[in-house]
Amino acid sequence: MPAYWLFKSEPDVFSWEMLKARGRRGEPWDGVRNYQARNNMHAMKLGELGFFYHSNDGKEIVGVMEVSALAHPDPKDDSGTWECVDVRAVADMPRPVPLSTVKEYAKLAKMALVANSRLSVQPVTPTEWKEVCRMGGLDLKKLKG
DNA sequence: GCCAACGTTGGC
DNA sequence: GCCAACGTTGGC
Repeated sequence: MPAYWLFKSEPDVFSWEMLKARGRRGEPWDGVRNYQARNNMHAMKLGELGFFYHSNDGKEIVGVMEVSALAHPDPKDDSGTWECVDVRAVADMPRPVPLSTVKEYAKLAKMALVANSRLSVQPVTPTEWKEVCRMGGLDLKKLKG
């Protein structure tokens, strides 16, 4: 069963628009220096989907991306401790889903985005995935096709 | 800009 | 191995 994920980034540093500009080449999700986040990336499989969340500025889920390369050593890390996956943009959220909306919605109260807000790469349950896509007006069938 | 939450570090 | 001190994240 495929897993779902959520990646956070400050748009000032690396935005959804910047990822989209990379097209199918994608981009390494490097710079993560947290063990839990690293372990999450290590568990990702090719083609698994994740939300792109803009932290600080925007504070909303703006798009869906996919894992385009399995975890590999972080090119910006010399210690050999950290790794990253590559990701590429798949689809815009037709209506970006703000954190405030996620918080108001009981079904999503347990999302790591709310419950563990500092974790930068998070797992998302299938139920959460479906609900956020629905709220964002994203057609899941279109996504698969 | 403030501060709560959390992770890491280092002295003991 | 405990825990105080410190640094960082990220919402507000």
